[in-house]
Amino acid sequence: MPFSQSQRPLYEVKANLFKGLAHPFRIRILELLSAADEVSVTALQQETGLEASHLSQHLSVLRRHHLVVSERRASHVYYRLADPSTAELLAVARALLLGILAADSDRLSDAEGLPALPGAGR
Amino acid sequence: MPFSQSQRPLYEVKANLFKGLAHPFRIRILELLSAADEVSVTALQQETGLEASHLSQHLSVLRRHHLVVSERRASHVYYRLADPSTAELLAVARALLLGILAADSDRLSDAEGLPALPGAGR
DNA sequence: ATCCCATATGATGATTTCATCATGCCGTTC
DNA sequence: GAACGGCATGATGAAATCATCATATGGGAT
Repeated sequence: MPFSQSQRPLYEVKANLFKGLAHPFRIRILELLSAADEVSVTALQQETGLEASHLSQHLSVLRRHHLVVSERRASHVYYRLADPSTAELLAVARALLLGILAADSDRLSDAEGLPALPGAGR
Repeated sequence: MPFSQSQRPLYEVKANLFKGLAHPFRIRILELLSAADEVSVTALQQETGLEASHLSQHLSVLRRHHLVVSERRASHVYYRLADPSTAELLAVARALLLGILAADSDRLSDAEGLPALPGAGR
């Protein structure tokens, strides 16, 4: 078990957090949870198109990182963000990313005369 | 080459960003850059204690993710954050982490009667 | 009790990342 | 221009992660 987070250099714990976030499906899941505040596994499965056990594995990773919490109610399991700051983290990441992409496309159009990317907004 | 970031689902690009952050040394480097706004490779090497080529490899990862930019001036290379939002991202991550750790130690002391962690501040 | 649905866990090979070593490149100094 | 220091790149084995499959658990319905 790799998790006695306390009393380790903070930057290790932080890197570990990012490791938990470093997968497209997990980002997708967290974004769905950010938007809805409680989502059943069934709904997540439909939204993501993931096979049940694969989804469950990613949820397990998110649980191990204490990013989400689950509650069982009558044969269904519901997930929610453990901490609202997670949504904020995703938002800041998006902002950073858009900044980086914009700088990139600038550099590209400088170098190769390409037009700026059309729809960066989401 | 894994980087034609534009026109890919945003959550993939985002996961990719977190992947770039998902290593203790890289976090450490970014924190040093957040604090000083420009740091030479030599200084980074001293602060981190990393072997030159290992450090260089991590810097290369950060460059590939467009998180840092480098400039060479007279036989030394200086790095800085490519975007100030990166510092913000790290700050939000820290806040989230402290929240999670606090909740954890609560749960622990609930379960095992341990005292709350003494020095969570940094 | 038995079956079924929803979810979780375990095991396996394929892929990716890490750490180390050796080597290459670019400026500076002599 | 030869030698050196600062930094980067390439290659290799070890370790971690991903995706898929098979299997287990646990609650509700019959």
